[in-house]
Amino acid sequence: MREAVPIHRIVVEARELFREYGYEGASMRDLADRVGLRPQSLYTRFPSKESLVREVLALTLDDTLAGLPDPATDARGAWRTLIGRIAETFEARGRCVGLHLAYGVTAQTPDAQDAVRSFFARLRDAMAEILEAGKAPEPASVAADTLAQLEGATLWITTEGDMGPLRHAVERALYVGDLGAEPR
Amino acid sequence: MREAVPIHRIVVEARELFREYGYEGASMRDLADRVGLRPQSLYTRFPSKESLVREVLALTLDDTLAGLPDPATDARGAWRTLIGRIAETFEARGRCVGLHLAYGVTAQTPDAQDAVRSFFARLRDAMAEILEAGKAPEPASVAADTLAQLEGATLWITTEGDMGPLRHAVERALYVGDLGAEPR
DNA sequence: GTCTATAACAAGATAGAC
DNA sequence: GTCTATCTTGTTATAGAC
Repeated sequence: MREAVPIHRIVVEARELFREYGYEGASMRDLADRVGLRPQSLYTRFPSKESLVREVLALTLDDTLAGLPDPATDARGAWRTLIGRIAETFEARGRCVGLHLAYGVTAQTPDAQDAVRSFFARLRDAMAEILEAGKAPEPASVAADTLAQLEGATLWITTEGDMGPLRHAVERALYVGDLGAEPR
Repeated sequence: MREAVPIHRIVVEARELFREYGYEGASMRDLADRVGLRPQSLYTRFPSKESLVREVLALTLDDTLAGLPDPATDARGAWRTLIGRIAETFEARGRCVGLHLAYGVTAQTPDAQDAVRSFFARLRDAMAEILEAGKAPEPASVAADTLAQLEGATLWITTEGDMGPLRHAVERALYVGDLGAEPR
C-alpha cells in the first residue's frame, strides 16, 4: 500500500502551477505528475479543478498573515513584516498567484472568482487594519493602493527580470506605514 | 462569393479575447465565431494562434502612441495624453491585454513571449522619452514605475470594479510628469 | 479566402476494481 | 486512497474542394 499524499503538498504544487501557468494553463495532469499521482486520484481529494483555487488562496492568505506582530502594540513591525513577506514571494517566484488568478478566472467558474475576490479583500482589510492601528490616514484606500503597486511591479519581474520597480514599490509602502513612528 | 473579413477586425477581436480570457483561455474557435468565420479559415491569415499575440500588441502599441503631441515641444501634453489613453482603456475594459499576456505566455510560445517583452519595453521607452524631454529626473526608472502602478491598479477593477486605485495611480503619474511645468 | 471534413491530441471528469 | 479504463468535449492545425 502506497503512502497517501498529504493534502497540503497537493495544494502547494497547485499553487505553483496556477502562479506559473494560470487557471486555464494549469492542468490536473500536470498537478498529478508533480505529486506522483494519477490524474483521476486527485478527484477523490478535490471535487474539481475549480475548487483548488479556494484552497490555494486560503493557504496563501494564511502564509501571508500568520504570526504577524500584533498591530495594536507594534503596527510598524506588523506592516514591515507583511510588506516584506509579499515582496519576498514576488522576488522569489517572479509573480503573484492571486493576480494571475484574478485575471484568469471567469464567470464560468464563479466559485473560483469569489475565492479570488475574497482573497484580495481580506488581504487589503488586514493591511488597512494595521495602518489604522498605526494612525495612518485613509487606511482602506492606502492599503488598496499599496497592494496594487506591489502587484503591478511584478510586470517587470515577469517580462524583464527587473526587480527595480518592486523595490521602489516596497520603499513607498514602508514610507506610508511609517506615519506615527519617530519623524525622519 | 463572401466578403473577405478585414484583418484589422480579426486582430481587434483577438485582443478582446486575450484581454478577457488570456492566451490559454482564448480559443481560435471563439475568435472565428466573433468574426463570422470557420476556425480553419483563420489559418489562411495567421500561421498560428501564437502569431496573433504579436499582431495584437503591435496594434495596441500603435493605438497608444499614434498622434501624441511632440515631446520636444509639448512634453507635458504628450505625457498627459498618453497617461489618459492608458487609463481610459483600463477603465473601459477593466484590465490590460498586455498584463494578461505577460502572465499568460510561457516559454512554450517563445515568439509570443518576445512580443510581450518588446511591447512593454517600447511603451516604457516611449514614456521615458517624454519624461526626458520634460527634463524629469531618472526618466527610465520613473517610466517603469508609473506603468507598473497603472497596471497594478487593474487588480481592483477586475476583482471589485473599484476605479479608486487607478485614479490615484493616474494622479501620481500626472504629478511626476508635471516637473518642468509651472510650480504648483 | 472561405468552406467541409478530418486528423491528432489533451482537457476535465466518472465508474468500478483493489 | 489509488489504480486502470473510459467518456465526452474542446483544442490547434492540415488537406483539398470551390
